Amino acid sequence: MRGSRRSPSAPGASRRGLTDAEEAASKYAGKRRKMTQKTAARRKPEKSETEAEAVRHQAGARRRSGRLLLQEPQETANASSSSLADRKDAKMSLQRAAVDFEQFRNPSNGDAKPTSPNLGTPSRGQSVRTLQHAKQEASPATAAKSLPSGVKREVRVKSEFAIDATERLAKAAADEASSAALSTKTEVANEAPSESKLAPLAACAASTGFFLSGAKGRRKKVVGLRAASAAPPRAGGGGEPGDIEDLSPQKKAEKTNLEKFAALPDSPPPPHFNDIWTAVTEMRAKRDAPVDSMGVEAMGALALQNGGGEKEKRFSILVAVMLSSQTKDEQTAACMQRLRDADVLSPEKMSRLSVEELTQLLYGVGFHRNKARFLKEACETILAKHGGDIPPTYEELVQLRGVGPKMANIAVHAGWDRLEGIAVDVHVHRIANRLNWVRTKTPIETQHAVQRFLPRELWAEINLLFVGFGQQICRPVKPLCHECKASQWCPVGRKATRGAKNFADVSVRNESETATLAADAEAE
DNA sequence: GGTAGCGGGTATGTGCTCGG
DNA sequence: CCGAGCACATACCCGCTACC
Repeated sequence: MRGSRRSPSAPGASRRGLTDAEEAASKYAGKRRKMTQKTAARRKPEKSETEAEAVRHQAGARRRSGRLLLQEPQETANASSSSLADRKDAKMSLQRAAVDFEQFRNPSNGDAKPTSPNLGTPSRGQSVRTLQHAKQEASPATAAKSLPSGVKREVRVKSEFAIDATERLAKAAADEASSAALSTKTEVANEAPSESKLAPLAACAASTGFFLSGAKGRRKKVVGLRAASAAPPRAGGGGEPGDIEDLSPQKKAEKTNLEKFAALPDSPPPPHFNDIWTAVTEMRAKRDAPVDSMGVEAMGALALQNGGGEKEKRFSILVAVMLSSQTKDEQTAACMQRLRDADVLSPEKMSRLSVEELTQLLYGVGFHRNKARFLKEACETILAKHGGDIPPTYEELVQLRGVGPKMANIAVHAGWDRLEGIAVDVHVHRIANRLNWVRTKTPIETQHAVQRFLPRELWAEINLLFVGFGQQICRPVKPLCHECKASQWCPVGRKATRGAKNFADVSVRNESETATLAADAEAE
């Protein structure tokens, strides 16, 4: 499905040589593009709430009254070669193939039984599968082979999320400490990764009988939105772990949840991992990047220097991390100084400011208006639910508006000295992909792909290491490959140092380079 | 000087799946 | 058939910088 959007289907391009599935997929992609353009056109003017509601209502009515009306004329003309049913079938086969890709990749596991072992107990990242589906499915290998070549990579990516819930349950059950650890998440966070990752799953399974999942289809109704689903402070003993409503996947929770990655197997480190890590560490030895002196950790340290306690340090860290997105470290540091000068760096004082006052203080950082709103909201939440201290867990931090996965991971580590995951920002995401360590679209995918091979003792280091490296050498545009000590193991660096004229020549990752590197590593 | 692009998160709209 | 909910794409927010 998603792969279809990537199929090389430039408008007007010849369709010759495409398989039926590819053609159907590319037409579907075209339709999506056109419809999103329509959406954009409709979205241009500002709408009042009632107008927006009316649009939604009409949209619903259109859907109910028949989807074929939405087809573009060109598509209708081509209906003989790609009927709606064809597209549906193609899409369904892609989805089924994606779900079973884990078994395709590891055919020895489970003796090539493609059917899900837990029909009726959907897990995160796994589509709801019926007996009918199970019967329909051919072997995973066959399913994958039947895919258009252009979408195979997409299936590979999707498979990273396809997690066998039974396997996770078995692991969780084997780990006796995990469910006890859930109620005091603080205690488990520094222990083995499997434990901290599985604890929420185990508890959820124990209390509900199944994993609440990202499964498609109808599901237990979610009660309330953000406020209703905000997890109670577990460290304080509040709330009931595993309550289905508490864990209900609102949009953001889905985007930020760790569970769908929980049971991904470890993978071997990429070729020359140790060489690259050592080289980057050497290049960062001076610790003279902006992030070193003005990053979030530095803001926390400054709070302590100024006579604050741990609580003040943590609040400074949260504020700094919320301000830091889309903002240079210099600007973040300057803004933090303004907040210090105004003596509002505590939840009590900051919550007493109006949004307008806060907006003025934040002027200079990106999106200062939004951030002012989010900060005020965060302060109120902190005071109301967390006793004036920042939330202690990843799950609770990402409940705060304006706090995403990266920020939550940084805040948990810098503020509470615990590791729940590596913090992947744009630098880590870019560099990991540039080195071909991962092939991912989003930072959260990168986070979990990297965690699969990165030794846990390095989790704390990678963010600061790579952010500084990305600021100084491995820059987004025009990376300084000639100054990089790791360029010999980097596809981009190798090409650049071989005489490419500019970054544009090397910005497209080279498959053969990767293959060469992998072969080199194997030869060793 | 104008413009394109970057960056992280939120909000919204759409087609679609699936259970009741 | 309907509605809940999912996956996905995209607009938007804003300041800054690089490039033409």
